[in-house]
Amino acid sequence: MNLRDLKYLIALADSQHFGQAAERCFVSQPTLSGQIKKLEEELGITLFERSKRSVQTTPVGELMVAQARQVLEQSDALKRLAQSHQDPLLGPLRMGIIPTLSPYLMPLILKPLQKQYPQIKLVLSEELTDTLLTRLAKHEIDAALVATDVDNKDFESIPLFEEPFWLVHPKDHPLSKKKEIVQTDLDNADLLLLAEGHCFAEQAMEVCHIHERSVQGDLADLRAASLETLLQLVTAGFGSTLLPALALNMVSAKDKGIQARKLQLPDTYRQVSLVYRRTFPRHKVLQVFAQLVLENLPDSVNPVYTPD
Amino acid sequence: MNLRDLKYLIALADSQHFGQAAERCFVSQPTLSGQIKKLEEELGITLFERSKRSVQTTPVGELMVAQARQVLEQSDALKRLAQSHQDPLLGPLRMGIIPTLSPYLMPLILKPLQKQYPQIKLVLSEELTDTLLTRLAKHEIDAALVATDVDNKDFESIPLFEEPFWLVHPKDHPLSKKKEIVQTDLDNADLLLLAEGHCFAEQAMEVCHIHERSVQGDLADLRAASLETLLQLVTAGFGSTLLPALALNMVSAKDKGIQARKLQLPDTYRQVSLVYRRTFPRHKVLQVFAQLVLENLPDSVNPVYTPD
DNA sequence: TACAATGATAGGAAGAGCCTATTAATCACC
DNA sequence: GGTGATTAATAGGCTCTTCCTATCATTGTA
Repeated sequence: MNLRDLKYLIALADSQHFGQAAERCFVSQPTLSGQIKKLEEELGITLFERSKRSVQTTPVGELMVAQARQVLEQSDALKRLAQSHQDPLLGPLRMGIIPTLSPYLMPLILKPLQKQYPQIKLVLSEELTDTLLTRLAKHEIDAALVATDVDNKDFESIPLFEEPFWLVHPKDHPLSKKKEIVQTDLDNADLLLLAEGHCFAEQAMEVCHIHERSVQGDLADLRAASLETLLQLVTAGFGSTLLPALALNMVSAKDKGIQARKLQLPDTYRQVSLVYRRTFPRHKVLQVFAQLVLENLPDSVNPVYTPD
Repeated sequence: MNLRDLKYLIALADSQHFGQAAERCFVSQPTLSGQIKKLEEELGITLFERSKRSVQTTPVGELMVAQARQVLEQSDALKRLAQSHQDPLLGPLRMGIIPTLSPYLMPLILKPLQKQYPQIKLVLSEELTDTLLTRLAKHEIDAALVATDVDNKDFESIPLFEEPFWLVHPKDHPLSKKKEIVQTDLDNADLLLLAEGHCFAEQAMEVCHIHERSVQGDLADLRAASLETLLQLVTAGFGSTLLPALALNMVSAKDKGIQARKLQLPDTYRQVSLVYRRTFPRHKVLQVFAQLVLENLPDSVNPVYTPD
C-alpha cells in the first residue's frame, strides 16, 4: 500500500470515472486502473463495482475512502509541518551561557534579537562551562556562549569578542594612589574571586599571572558565587577584584565608593565564543546570532568575529 | 514521500542506529541510509544529526516522527478495516422484497438466518418489483426477491422456488360444491385481485388465462392494496381470490368461513427468484442466503435452486 | 597501533510504476 | 439496425526507484 494508491482511490471515488480520475492524478487511465486493481487485491476487498459502462464505490469502498482521506490528511499535515520548519531561523534556539557573561551580555542583545529576528525563539540556560559542554554533547542545548577555548573535535567555535579584565577596588584602597596597575600590584590587591568552577576566576589568575596565595578566601570561604556578590564584598571593603569589561556597566551605575581601572597588562582579557556541535544542522541561525551580538557590543570589548 | 519511508524514519528515531533500524525494517543499512537522506531532501529539513559515531533525532525530526506515527497509525487502521471486511458475509445485505412475498417468506427465514449466520445484517425494503429493480440498478439495494423473470443484462437471477396459486372462496360459494377447479370455473369466480403494480395480479391473470372482464373492481375500486385486505373482502363475501401458496398459512390460521383449494391447472404458479447486479461483488452472501431460504421452505412450494 | 564499529558511497540488479497501443463491450444517434 | 463514440481492461515495453553487495572513511577501543 502506498500514499499514491490512496490518492488514486480517492480520485476514483470522487469522480466515479477511471479516465477522469486518472487525469486528476496526472497519470494514464490504464495506470490508475491497474493500481486500483492491485490495491483491491492487497486489501482483499472489492472497492468499486464496475460495469462495462460505469463505476460505483461499494459500501466497503466508501469506508476505505473515508479512512484513506484520514491517512492523506495526516500525511499532508506532515508535509506542511516540514515546510513550516524549513527556515533554519525558525524554532527554538537552545542557548547556554556562562553566569559571568549572561547578565551583562543578554540585556544588550535580547531586544535587538527580538526586533530583527522575531522568529528566533531563544531558550537560555545559565550554567558553568563544564555543564554547558556536557549538555551540548547530549543535544540538550544547541550552542553555548563560553569564555574558554574548547578542544573537542565534536565541537566548533565562532570567536565573538575579546573582553578585557578590569580591576575593581574601593576608593580608599592603597592602589587608588597608583596611576597604572602593573603585575606586582595584583599580588598585593587582596583579591577576591569567584568560587570554583567559574572559568572566570581561573582565567583571571592565569592570564594575570596571579599566584594562588594572592587570592583570599580559599580556606575562609570568601570566594563568591556571583560577580554581584563579589562586588558587594568589594564595596564592603573586603578587598578588590577583577571584573570582565561587560560587567562594568553594573559598577558605574551602582556605586560611587569603588573604582574600576582597566589593566594595562598584555593579554589580560578573555575571549568569548559561540560553541556548537560540528554536526548542528541549523548553522545559519548561529551565524545570524553571532552577527547580532557583534552589532550590539559596547566599545569596551574588541570584536573578533568576521562573518564569512 | 512514502509510507515505507515513514517506517524507516520511525525505526531510526526509535533505535538511533542506522544498522539496527535497517534490520528492524528488513533492509540493508545502505538502503535505509539512502532513503532517509532522500526523505530529508524532499522535506527540506534535517531529521537526524549524524556524527561519525552516533545518530540523534533533531527537534524538528522529533516533530516529524510524531506526525509520521499518526500517518502510519491511520494507514494501519485502514488495513485493519479492510481485513475486518474481507468476509463477504459481513456487512449489511440490503435486500428488496415484494409485498406479496415478504410477510409470508420472511417469518420463515429470519430466525434461521440470525441463528446460522449472525454476521449477516439483513436490511429489508418492501416495494413493488419495478421500484426494486430501479433501486437495484442505483445500488441502493444489493439484491431483490421478486416473482417475475427479469430481462436485463445488468442483472442476474438465482431461481429459488415455484409457488403455486390457490383459489380462496367463502364456504358457501357455488364453487365449493365442485371437486376440482377447472379453467372455466375461474371465469365465474367473482375474482378479487390486487391493485395495479402488484405483479401477482397480472401473473395470476396471465397464467390462469383469466379474462379482464372476469375480475371485479377495475372500475369500482375493488382491487385491494394487500393480500390481507383481499382476504378480508373474501371473508366478507365479496367474492373469491387467488393467493400464492405461502400466504395460505395466514388463511388456515384465521378463518373457518373460507375455503382454499389448490388449482389443478398446469403452470399455475409463480417463480420466486433472487435478482442481483451481475457485478455485485459479494456473490457468496447471496448463495448463502438462497441456500438458507431453500432449507426453510414448506412443502407447499417447489424448490428449484441448486447450489453450484 | 591494530581492530571493531558505524555511517556514507558506488555500481549493478530486480522490481514497480508508467505509457502507448489495442481490445471488448456498451451506448447513442442516425 | 448499423456506425461511431465512450469506457474500462489488457499487453508489451520502457524508465525510474529501490535494493543489495562491496567498499571506504572515520572513530573509538584494546
